[in-house]
Amino acid sequence: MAGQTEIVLNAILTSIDRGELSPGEAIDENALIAQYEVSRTPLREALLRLEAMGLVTRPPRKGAVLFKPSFEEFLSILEVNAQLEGQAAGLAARRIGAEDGAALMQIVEACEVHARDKGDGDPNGYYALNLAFHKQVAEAAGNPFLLDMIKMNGRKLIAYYRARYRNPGAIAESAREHRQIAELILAHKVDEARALMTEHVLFDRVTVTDLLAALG
Amino acid sequence: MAGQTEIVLNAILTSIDRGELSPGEAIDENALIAQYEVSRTPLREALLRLEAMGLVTRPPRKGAVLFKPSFEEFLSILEVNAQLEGQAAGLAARRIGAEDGAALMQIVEACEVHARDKGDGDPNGYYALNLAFHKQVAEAAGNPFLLDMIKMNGRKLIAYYRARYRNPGAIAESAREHRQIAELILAHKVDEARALMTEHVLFDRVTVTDLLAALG
DNA sequence: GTTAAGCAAATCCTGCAGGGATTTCCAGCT
DNA sequence: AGCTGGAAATCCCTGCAGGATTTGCTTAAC
Repeated sequence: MAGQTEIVLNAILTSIDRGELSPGEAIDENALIAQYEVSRTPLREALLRLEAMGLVTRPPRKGAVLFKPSFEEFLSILEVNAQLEGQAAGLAARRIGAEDGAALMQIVEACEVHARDKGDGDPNGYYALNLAFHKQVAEAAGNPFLLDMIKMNGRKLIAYYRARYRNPGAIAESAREHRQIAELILAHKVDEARALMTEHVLFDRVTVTDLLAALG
Repeated sequence: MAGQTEIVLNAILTSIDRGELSPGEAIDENALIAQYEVSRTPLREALLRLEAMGLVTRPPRKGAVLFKPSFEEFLSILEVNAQLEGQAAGLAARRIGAEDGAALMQIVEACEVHARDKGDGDPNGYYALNLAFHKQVAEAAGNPFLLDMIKMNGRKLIAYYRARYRNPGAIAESAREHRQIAELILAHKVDEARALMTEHVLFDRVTVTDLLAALG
């Protein structure tokens, strides 16, 4: 289990999740080799796996860079991701039980507290709560495969989702929508939960353009 | 482009697509090494990529075997896949143009001809048409990312979808539904196209049990 | 005498390292 | 502007080491 490949792989994945790597950023192979004291082979394998996941692109003779979507790619991924998140919310509305429901409401309240106490400050802190909310919904859907897909696709856009919360008012609106979605789920309103979640995750084209420009 | 890794990778992928490999079947590494005259590294990399795609599992010290879903995994993947196919049909109903529409109807008619002329015979021949139908719908959706996901997920269940057409009457019913879906798409009836496609792809639990048992 | 169990040894699998070769890109020169 | 030479990156190969599984032999018990 302590394979060299997985050490590097997990290191890169958590770097992505923490926002320490930005789209288009080059991955310094030699630095990673030195840092984790691994050879080129496991590093190469880790990068190949990341490429297979679509998180890394490897332009010929240019080294590995973090996946950075074009405008069309962004819209394509977003369209699918919104659908999957919506499906998760719909399934959660069918299947959620008492424990998952309680956990979900707890996260919703934490979101609200954060929005009330800190306003637009600490967007990264709020983003962690946001991730927890979506993860909890996906888990309540009771479909581990769906959970994986959402996690993988989410990683491709994570930097942009994160950047979104730097917009004034975005945190408060997100927290409001989280509560609405959670209440629909707990009320077992399948279609409404799905629709609202889809809308919640979707950006309009203008916002996409803004985000792409911001992370230039 | 003529990388050794990709040669092996594509060979395995087309073997899967052609139904020459069945779920749970072991992949003989040495045979592939001998067959394609490659070394262990490119083969290993090809298998790692297949594993990252979820098409291959590699139990410790057991070699590589083709992914074989448990009952729950099957249902999970199917649930997501049906959703994605439905989304593709819905998007196609929004976006389809003249050429894609003509191509789609041509495939639909080919399906009907096959069903009329050969009945329940030549299920593999019909399955190729079925693949073409779904591919055409996914392309008409105008979302290349969605197309990729459908293709990838479809591969995980391809052996089971293929086996389904060995049931008497399945081909005729499939051809009928293809026409209905195509007509809804051409009529731009988004929600109905999506709903019917989702239903078309879904199996009920009994069928799933049958298929899993059939492919032992 | 036969069978089963336990231990030891060997073989096979797998992951890692580092080197060699080929291809590509860039720069300098004609 | 085109060509040639060099440098660098990537891809592939093969050797090695660690570990697990299997096999075979021995011994003991029934």
